Amino acid sequence: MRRPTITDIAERVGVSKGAVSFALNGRPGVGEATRARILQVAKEMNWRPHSAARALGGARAEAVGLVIARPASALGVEPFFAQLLSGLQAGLSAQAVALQLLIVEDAEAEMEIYREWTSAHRVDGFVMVDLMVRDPRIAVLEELGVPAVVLGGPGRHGSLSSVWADDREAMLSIVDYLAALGHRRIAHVAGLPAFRHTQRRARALRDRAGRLALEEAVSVHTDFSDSEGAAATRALLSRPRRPTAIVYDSDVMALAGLGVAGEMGVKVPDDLSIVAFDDSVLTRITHPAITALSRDTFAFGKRLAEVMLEVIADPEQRKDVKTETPRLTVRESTAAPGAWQGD
Amino acid sequence: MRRPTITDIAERVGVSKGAVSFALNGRPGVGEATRARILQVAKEMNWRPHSAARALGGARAEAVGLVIARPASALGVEPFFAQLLSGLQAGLSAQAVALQLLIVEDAEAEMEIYREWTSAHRVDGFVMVDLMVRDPRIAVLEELGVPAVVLGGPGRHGSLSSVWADDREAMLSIVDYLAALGHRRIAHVAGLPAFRHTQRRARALRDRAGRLALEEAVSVHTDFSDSEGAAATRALLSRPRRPTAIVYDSDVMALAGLGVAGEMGVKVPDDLSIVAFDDSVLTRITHPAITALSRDTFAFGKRLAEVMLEVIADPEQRKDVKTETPRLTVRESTAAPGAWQGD
DNA sequence: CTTGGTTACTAAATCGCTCTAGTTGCGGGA
DNA sequence: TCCCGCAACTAGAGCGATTTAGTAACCAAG
Repeated sequence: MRRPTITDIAERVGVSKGAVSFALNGRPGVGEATRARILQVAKEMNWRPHSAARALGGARAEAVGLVIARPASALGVEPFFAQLLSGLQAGLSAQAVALQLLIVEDAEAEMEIYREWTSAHRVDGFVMVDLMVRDPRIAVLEELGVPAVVLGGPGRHGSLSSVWADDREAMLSIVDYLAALGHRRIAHVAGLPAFRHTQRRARALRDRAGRLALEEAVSVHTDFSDSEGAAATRALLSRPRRPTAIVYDSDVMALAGLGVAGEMGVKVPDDLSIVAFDDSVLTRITHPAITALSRDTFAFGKRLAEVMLEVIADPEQRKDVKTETPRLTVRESTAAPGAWQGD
Repeated sequence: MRRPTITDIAERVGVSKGAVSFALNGRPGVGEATRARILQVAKEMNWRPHSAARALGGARAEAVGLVIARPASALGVEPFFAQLLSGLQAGLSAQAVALQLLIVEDAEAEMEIYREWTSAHRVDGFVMVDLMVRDPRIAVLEELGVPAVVLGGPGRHGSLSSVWADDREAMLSIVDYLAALGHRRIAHVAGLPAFRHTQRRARALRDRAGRLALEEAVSVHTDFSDSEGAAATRALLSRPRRPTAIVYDSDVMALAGLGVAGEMGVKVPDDLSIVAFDDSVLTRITHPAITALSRDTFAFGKRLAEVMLEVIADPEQRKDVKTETPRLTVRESTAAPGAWQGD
């Protein structure tokens, strides 16, 4: 049988569909007795609203869009991403808002989706991740006038709202800590150079290294995969004067690096200190456990969702939320460099 | 300015909306010259279809739903899940179908979403995961008459299509391998007992243990988290006659178990062999690397997507796809039990 | 020159719901 | 008694697309 519509309910109760609509949406215009009868019948007939019909009338879609421009195979291995997704989802659930997720090939396709979903009222807003240097997506979202929250900052996200943690400050705290332990040659296995946060972290390292007059401070770029992380580590450890500490932009790469060190007979933390920029089960679970920046990604995602909902509720406002700066959780993978480094 | 509609295009070109609709959908009813002019103007005006309006008319939603009844915080730590999601997404992208993802509290809420999204034509079909013993969701999906694919089998998924790998066969291969190495006391750190695949694995272990006349073969249930996995391992290793091999239902738990063994001074693989039922970066990356069942979860997700699309295209058919049985990838965490076990 | 068939197009109904602009009935104040 | 105001409800337009029935123009065959 066809799914029941408000017209069916109206007929059955013997009122107009307007009355049914009022009753079902809890707004004035019907008497208490009638309202009760309508609700009763709606329940009996197993009626559910047709969101497309509502959307046509200009109502909320009760969904937010998340479009990610990465090869789909890269999504799965990132605990950070998975955690973020969970948090986001959890925050949205509070208001029964769904998450419309789509993975596309490149930024071009991503922007096309922004246009399509906006004109179709398919979502009420967008969450934008992987903020890039001179990001063209910003202008598109601004032009569409759709609520949007950017993950990343500070600044460089135009008139859009954003939620971010202080990457620079975090990197500085790592470098300071390592320098205090006595490290003078620090390497940084970074992510894609096009990403703004990658840039910011590399810059922070360089800046502080200069101030502290460190002997060496290089950033090596990778695609965030465990294999490139391993390769980069192998290259770094093969240098004649190898670094005594390596900072990894993700937990997966840190783990891969730890593996390579073991393979090459480099002892952690005696010969090499390892720090991960992301914390997750992975860093806690291994031996030696990896010193990492803890940043409660789940809570971060949740905060992102909250800001998204606020911006949807009042599109005029523009939020710029700085979340707690991640703090270093020291575990077993860091120590003062061995004596042999001295010469 | 308001987003352009086909009416705007019709006015500008000087034809009726009907003609515009025909032209934009590439169907007969307009001449070539007119069609070209309409397409040209639509492009100029930056027109995009309004999917809600189409949905009202009964068209496809170009989206499939995935509703997961787990606390959102549990989603992020499962490489299996993340990988599956990636594969699913990749498969759907082929036909530009989006994935509508929602995490809910329990199966009750999940079924309510099935009803809502179906009557709202919000999705063209559902992917159902975490098949349970006497699963009530099957009946709901059948009753709604909506295309659906169940992850899990064989059997017990009513008239719905399904995609599955042979869990039983896989577990048997693990037990056989361990028994061949000489293990006589094997433990199984399993997932939630309500899940059908957990049951099937535990049963397979018991069956084979009986056939091989093993001394011990227990299954301990957990919630899949690393902490419960660690706790279960601790308990097992504290027994007077502890198991010489432990099979974990997930890679995260295997990793946690490896950590506990280290903590307790139990050497892997000398004193204890460890096998993970899921493979991922985690098992490859650690030292010792963990012997695991490799099952290309990404490809599995992709296959799931393909079947979903086929069932949507022709709702009459019912598919029951068995994917390749996962094969054991032997790494460093398994070996013959030490001599001391003999007595 | 009519008839039949085809092509190119228009007008309007339709999908399910919301919301505005009435309409009706009733009680109370002048 | 008359009218006003209010609550309860109805009628119907509108959202953006699809789709069907209908029409006008044209050509070819009889």
